[in-house]
Amino acid sequence: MPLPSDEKSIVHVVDDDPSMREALQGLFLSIGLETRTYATAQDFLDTPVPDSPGCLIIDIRLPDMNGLDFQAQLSRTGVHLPVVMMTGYGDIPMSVRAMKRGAVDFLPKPFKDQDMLDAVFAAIERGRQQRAVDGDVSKVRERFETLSAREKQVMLLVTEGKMNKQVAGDLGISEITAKIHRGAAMRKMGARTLADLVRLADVINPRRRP
Amino acid sequence: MPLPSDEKSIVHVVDDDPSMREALQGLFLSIGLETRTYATAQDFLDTPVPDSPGCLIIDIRLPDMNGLDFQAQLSRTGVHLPVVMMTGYGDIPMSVRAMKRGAVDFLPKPFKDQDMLDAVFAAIERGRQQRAVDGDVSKVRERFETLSAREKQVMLLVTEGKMNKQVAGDLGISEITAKIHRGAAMRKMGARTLADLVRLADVINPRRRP
DNA sequence: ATCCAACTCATACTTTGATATGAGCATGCC
DNA sequence: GGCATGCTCATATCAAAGTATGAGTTGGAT
Repeated sequence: MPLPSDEKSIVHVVDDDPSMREALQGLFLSIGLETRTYATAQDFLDTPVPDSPGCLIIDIRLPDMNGLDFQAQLSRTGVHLPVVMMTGYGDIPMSVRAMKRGAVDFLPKPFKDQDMLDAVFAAIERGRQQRAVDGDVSKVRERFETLSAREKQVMLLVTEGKMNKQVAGDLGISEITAKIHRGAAMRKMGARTLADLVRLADVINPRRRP
Repeated sequence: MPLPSDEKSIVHVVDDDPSMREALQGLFLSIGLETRTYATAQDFLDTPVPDSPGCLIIDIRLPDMNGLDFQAQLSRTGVHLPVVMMTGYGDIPMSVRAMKRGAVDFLPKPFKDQDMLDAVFAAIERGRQQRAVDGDVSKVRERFETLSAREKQVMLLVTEGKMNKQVAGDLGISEITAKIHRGAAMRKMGARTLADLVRLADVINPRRRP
């Protein structure tokens, strides 16, 4: 497992205009941000994206695909990079649609370098936080997967607030066995106390409303 | 305490153009939505807003205040109605700024009636859900406030995962006393089990990260 | 002065939790 | 066959939780 901490952020630029690609690449490189450019949406989708932090700069108008559709497709494809949209001919409804779909920013061309940099910084920061959360959730899930089927059942019932006796009754096993599974679940989940286990369970099984 | 369930939603329209106010009022009334209109931001701020669900339609350009500043001021004033922005002369950066600040939608004038209705429905729905969450949180907080100072301390320590013995040590009291406060906290919070209490505590004291 | 709520503690008892030790049985893998 | 894993259960022990009863102190409000 690679160290996720001090990874370099990568800025991905998707624009069919070569001069814009070069300009942005120069801008980002000037502040030490690794940059990769793509001429089309398909170009980006065909290129394996390393699982590293960063963001995605998309021109709304692409040769092969609408920028908004592209944005929508990314989530489905499993790419969760924060998106900064830019366009030379967009209108307000288009920008609103992009923002509704979660874009970090929407810049009309031409834009000031500083505006783009601000947008990229905001995007990278948003991604960084999202990655931190996702990472925590993943770790908990991984641990949960190391539990046996019974241990999972017992853990979920216990964190519902049921006593060992009730858990045993629900599962049709003896209280002693339930205790053993409970102990194993605590150990495997790294939960020192029941309160910890409850919070871990809520990461896996989020409660809708209190 | 009033019943919060089936309250009527109220649409608040802030626009200095009388014909627009009338048109929108007519549109909303035609589908049975109670509507109130205001000519200026100050007019709205001076009028007591009942704590009922609904939304706020704001023209960006108001005589006394910029719509964006108005939007920003609302949160500070304690008004948390979802906002739909509209404008006759806005540009993309303005719409993006509004969306970043949490606007539900941003409609350029002229707009189709149906677009406005869609926006209002979305806004009301968002507000409804937010109100539900806020209501739940408030209820928990209210209950928590019925606890005595000691009971609060004990509850927080217990939900950190500490045993009664540790709680007693931390607070410099006997374990028996800690148990009494613990029991009182459980009863007053309506927590049947420790798992319940942990989740209630997390509503009051949200954990940053697992 | 009186009253009340909060806080404190003790004793006693019951229930539950946590853990260790030992063991039987089924499944699947090498 | 041998072996590991998971699931099951019993007995036993100790720690902790939960509850009930009774009682003393303090500080603030009436």
